[in-house]
Amino acid sequence: MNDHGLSATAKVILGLLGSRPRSGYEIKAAVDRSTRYFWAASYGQIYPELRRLAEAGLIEGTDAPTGGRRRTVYELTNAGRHALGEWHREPPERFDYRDEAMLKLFFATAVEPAGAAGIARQRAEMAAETAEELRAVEAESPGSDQPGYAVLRFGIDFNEFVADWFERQALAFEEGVPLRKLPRPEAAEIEGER
Amino acid sequence: MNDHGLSATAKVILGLLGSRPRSGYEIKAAVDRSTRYFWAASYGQIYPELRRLAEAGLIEGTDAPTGGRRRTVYELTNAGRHALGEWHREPPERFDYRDEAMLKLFFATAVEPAGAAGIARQRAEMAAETAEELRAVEAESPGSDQPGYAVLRFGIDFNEFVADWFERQALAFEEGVPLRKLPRPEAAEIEGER
DNA sequence: CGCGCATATATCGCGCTGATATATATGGCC
DNA sequence: GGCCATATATATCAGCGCGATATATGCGCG
Repeated sequence: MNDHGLSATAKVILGLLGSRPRSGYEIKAAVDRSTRYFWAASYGQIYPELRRLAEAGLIEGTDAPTGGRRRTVYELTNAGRHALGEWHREPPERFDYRDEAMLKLFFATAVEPAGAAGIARQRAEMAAETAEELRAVEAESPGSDQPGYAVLRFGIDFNEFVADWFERQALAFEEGVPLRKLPRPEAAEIEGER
Repeated sequence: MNDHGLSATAKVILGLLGSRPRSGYEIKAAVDRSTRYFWAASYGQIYPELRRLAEAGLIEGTDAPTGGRRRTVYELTNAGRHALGEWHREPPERFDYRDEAMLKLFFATAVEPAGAAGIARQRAEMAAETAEELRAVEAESPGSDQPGYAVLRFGIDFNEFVADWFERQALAFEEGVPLRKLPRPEAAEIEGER
C-alpha cells in the first residue's frame, strides 16, 4: 500500500496551508466555507492533527496573539510542501458515499412497501434544495473555470442528478410496480462479487 | 432532534433481520453483497451492536451451533420490528459524501496546476470501472423493479454520471483554461453560507 | 456599560474502519 | 488418509473521525 501516513484531516490542512498560513480556527472556517460537502473536518481532529504535523516537521507554528488572546498561526515547512506535492501526485483516491434514503429504499419491500415512493420523493426534494442553495452561492461568486470553482459546480450538478433520479424513481413506484409480487429483499441482494 | 437512538450499524442490522434471522457473520456477508456501496458495516461494529440491541430487547439471540462451532442466530423481537418501522417512517436522512479526487482538484491551482486534468481523468476512469462492474452484476441478477434492485441501478447511473462529469472537466482543463491567471484557491473558497 | 457575535483553543465520548487473531467445518485433491 | 484452501463464526484493538460542549478574549454597537 502506498502509505504516505496522512490522515484525512492532515490532507485538508496541508492543502489549505499550501496557499497561506492559517490558525486552527481559520482552517476550520475555510473548510466550512469550501470543502465541507466532499471533505469535512472538525475541531476535534484539527487541533490534535496540527500538533502531530508540527511534531512531524511538516508544518511550523508561530505565536501570533491578538491582544491578550493566544493564537498560533501555522505554515508549511519545506518538508510539508514536499509531502503535499507527493500526496497530490499519488493515484489511489478515497471515496465514501453513505445515503440513508437508499438504505430505507432497500428495506422498503420488507418493512413498508407503500412507503417507497415517499422516501424517494423526500430524497429528491432534499437534493433539489441543496442544489438550490449551491446555485445561490454560485450566483454571488466570481464565476470562472479554475478547479476551486469546479468543485462547487460539481455540487450543483450532482445534487440535480440525485433529485432527478429519485423523482423518476418515485414516479416508477407510484405507477404501480406490483411490489407484493416481487421477490423479497434477500432475493434482491446483489449477487456475484467474488 | 428526533433521536431514535439507532446507530448506523443498528439500522442495517435491524433492516436485514427484518427479512429473516441471521448470524453476525451472515449479516456482514449480506452487507458486503448488497448495501456496501452506500451503507457499510464492519465486524468491529456488528458484534458489539448485536450485543447492545439484544440488551435493549430489539433482537433476540438463539444458540445454533454447527457441530462443535458455536453460533448465535438473531431475530427481531416485536419491539425490534416496531423500532424498524419507526425508523423507516422518519424523515431526516443522513447523507455523507467524501471524495479525495475532488479535494486534490480543489488544491490543484496552489500545488500543481498542470495536474488537474490528470486527476479528473483518473477519477473518471475509476467511476467508469465501477459502473462496469455493477453492470456485470446487474446482467446476472433477476432484473425487476423492486426497491432492492433500484439501489443497484442507482450505483450504475451514479457512477456513469461521475465518469461523464470528470471526463468533461478533464477536457475543459486541457483545452487551455489559463490557470496561472486565475485567482488562487483561497479566493475561490465558497462564500456566503452564513 | 452590557450584549452578542466572532475569534481561538481544547476536550470528551462514541461510532466506525481495517486489520488481525483464533477456532472449527467443509470439500477437493493426490 | 493427509493436506490445503476456503468458508463459517466470533472477538479485539488502535487509530481516525464526528458532534457537542466548555472556556476564554476581542470587537462593534447602541
